[in-house]
Amino acid sequence: MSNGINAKDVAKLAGVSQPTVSRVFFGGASVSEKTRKKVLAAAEELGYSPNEFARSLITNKTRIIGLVMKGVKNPFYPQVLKEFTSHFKKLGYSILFVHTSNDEIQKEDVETLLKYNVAGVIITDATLSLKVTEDFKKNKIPLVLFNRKVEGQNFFTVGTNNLAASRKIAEYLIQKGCSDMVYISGERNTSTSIEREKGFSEVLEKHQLGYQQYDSDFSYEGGYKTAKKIIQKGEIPSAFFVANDIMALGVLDALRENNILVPAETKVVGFDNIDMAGWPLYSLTTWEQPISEMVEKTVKYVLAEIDEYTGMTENIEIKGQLIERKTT
Amino acid sequence: MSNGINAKDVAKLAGVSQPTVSRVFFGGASVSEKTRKKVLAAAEELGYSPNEFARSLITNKTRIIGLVMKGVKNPFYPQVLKEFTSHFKKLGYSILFVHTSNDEIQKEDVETLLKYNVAGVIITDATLSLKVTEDFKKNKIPLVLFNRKVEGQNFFTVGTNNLAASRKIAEYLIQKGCSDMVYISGERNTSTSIEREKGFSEVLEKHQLGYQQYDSDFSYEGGYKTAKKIIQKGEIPSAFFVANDIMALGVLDALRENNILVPAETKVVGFDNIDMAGWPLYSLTTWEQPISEMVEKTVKYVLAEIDEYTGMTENIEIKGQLIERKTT
DNA sequence: CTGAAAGCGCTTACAG
DNA sequence: CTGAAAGCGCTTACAG
Repeated sequence: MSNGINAKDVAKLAGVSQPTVSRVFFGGASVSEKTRKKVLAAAEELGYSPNEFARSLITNKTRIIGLVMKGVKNPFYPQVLKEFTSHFKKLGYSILFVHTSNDEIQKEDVETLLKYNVAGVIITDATLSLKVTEDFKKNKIPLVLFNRKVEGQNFFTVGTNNLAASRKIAEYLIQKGCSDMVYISGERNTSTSIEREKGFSEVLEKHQLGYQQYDSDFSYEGGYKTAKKIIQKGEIPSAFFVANDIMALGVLDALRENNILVPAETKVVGFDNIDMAGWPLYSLTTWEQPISEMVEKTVKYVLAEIDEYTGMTENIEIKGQLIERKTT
Repeated sequence: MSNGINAKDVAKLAGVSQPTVSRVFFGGASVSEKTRKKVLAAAEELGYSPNEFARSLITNKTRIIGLVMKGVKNPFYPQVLKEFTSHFKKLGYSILFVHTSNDEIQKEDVETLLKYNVAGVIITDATLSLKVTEDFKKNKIPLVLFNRKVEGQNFFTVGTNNLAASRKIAEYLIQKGCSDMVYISGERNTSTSIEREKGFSEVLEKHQLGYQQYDSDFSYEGGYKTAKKIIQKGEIPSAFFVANDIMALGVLDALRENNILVPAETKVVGFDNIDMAGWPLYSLTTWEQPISEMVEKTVKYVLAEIDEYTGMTENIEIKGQLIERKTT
C-alpha cells in the first residue's frame, strides 16, 4: 500500500461504508453527488489512494504495460521507450521495462510479464516463439510487435512500410546516377532487414541492375567493419543503402577515414532518422520512421484490446518519408 | 494471476493443504523434503506460480524497482538502464521505468512509485524535493541518486569522484601546455556540472590560470551551439573541458565545421566515456564513468536496505579514469 | 512439520 | 443509491 491508510479509514471519516468508498474510486458505479463529495474530501484529508495490488487481485487486471527492448544502443529505441512511457503515463499506465539480449524473447522474460499480469505487451525489436505467443493469448494479453514481423505468423505489428520505403530509396539512388550499389543488412533474419532488401532489390532488378549484399548487425561497429571490408577490397560502390542509421554512421566514418568523399565518390542512405543522422558532420540522407505516429497506433490498439480483447491481428504500416541530406 | 491455477489447485493435486503449498513457495518455513517434492511436482504439472499481487497485498512488499530517468537522449543513460535491468533481473526484481521531463521529479511520478509500492527507487539524472524524500522515508523505501547529489541534503548517492576527476583533467591539460581554457557546463544547478567545474577551477587557480565558463544543457545541440558561439567571437581557447561527452561531440563537430584542428589548434576533453567517444572519427579524450561498478554499488545498497531498512546515507564515489584519445 | 483460521484491501453481486 | 457479505490468492500466527 502506498501508505498506512485504506478504504475503511476513509469510510469511517466520511461516515459511509467501505464499499461506497470503493465505488467512488473505481468508477462506473452510481454514487450520489453528496456522498461522492464527502468521500473525496475524507480521502483527500487522509491522503488515500486505492491499493493497486488488492485491486489487481480482484479484477485480475493491471495498469502495467510490459515493454520489451533489445537494442538500447541504437538511439532509435530509447526514443521509442520514452514516447511509450509518456503516452501511457497520460493514460494512467506504467511501464515494466524488460531488457532481452536475444532476438527471440526468453522464457524468463515472459514469466515476468505474466507474473505481473501486464495489461499489454509491446516488443520493440525482438520476436517470440509460437508457444510464448499462446501464453499471452491464453491470458488475453494484447501483444504488439513494434518494428518487427514474423514470417508466417499473425501478430499485430506496427512498423514502417519498408517495401515502399526501400523502393523509393532505390529509385532515388538510380535517379542520382548510381548503378553498382551495396546493401548492408542488420541481423539477417529480421523482418526489417529482409523487407528493406526486398524493395530495394525489386527496383534494381527492374532496372537490370545488380547489387552486393553484406550481412551486418544493426550496430555502429557492424556498419564500420563492413564498410572497411568493402573498402579494402578496393571496390567502392556508387552507393550504400544501409538497413539502419546507426550502421550507416559507421559506414560514413569508415569512408571518411579512407578519404572517400561522400557524396562525390559514393553515396550513403540510412533508415530511421535518428537524431544523429541530422548532426551536421554526418548529415545522413535517410528514411524517417515517424516514431510518434507509430507509438500512437500501437497505444490505440493496446487500449482497445484491453477494453475488449479480440486477439485481432493486423500489420500497420506507416509511410514515413525520405529525408534528403548531404550524403547523397 | 499468471494463469487460471492457484495454490489451492496445487494443494489438492499434491494432497496437502493450501498453506503448505504457500510454505514451499515462499521459503523460510520448514517443510519436509517429501512434502516439498510432492508440492513442486504438482506445481510443475499444473504450471503454477504464486500470484504476485496476493503476495504483495499480504507482505506489503514487492519485487519491483522504480527507475527514474530523464536524459534518454544521452547514450550514457540507456546503458545505465540496461545494466540495472540485467542486474536486478538476476536477483528476481523487475524494473518499473519512469520517465521524467524535469530536473526534479514530479508528484505524479512519485505517486506511481508509491502506488506500486516499489522495493526501491533509483533516480539516475534528476533530483527530488524534501517533501518527496519524506514520502519515501515514511514508507521505508530505499532511494539512490545515481550520478546526482543535492546540496545540503543527505541522500545515498552513487557517482564518480568528480572533484578528483576534474582536477586530474585540469592538470593533464596544463601539462599539455594549455593555458586559456573553457569549461562548458550542463544544466547549471546539477551537482555533476558544479563539481566538475570546481575541481577544474581549483587546479587552474593554483596555477594562476583563469578560464571562461559557459552554460549549456548536457545535450549535443547545446555543446554544438555553445562552441559555435565561442568560435564566432574568434576566441579559440587552447582547450575545452566539457561536462559530458555528448556535449563534447557537439563541440567537436562545431570545431570541425569551422576547420579548427583538434588537437593541433585546440583540445577537447569530455566526461562519461560513452561508446561514441570511442568512435574513430571522434576519438574523444574523456573521463570514464565505470557504469558497471556504479551499478553494482547501487544494487548492493538497495538490496541491503530492502533486507533491513536503515535509511542510511552515504556518498559513494567511484574513481574512474582518464581515457586518452586523439582530441588532446 | 502441517492444518484450520484469520486477514491483507479491495470489488462486486445481492438486497433493500 | 447504499450496506452487509462473499471472495480474490495469498501469508502467517496459532495449535497440535
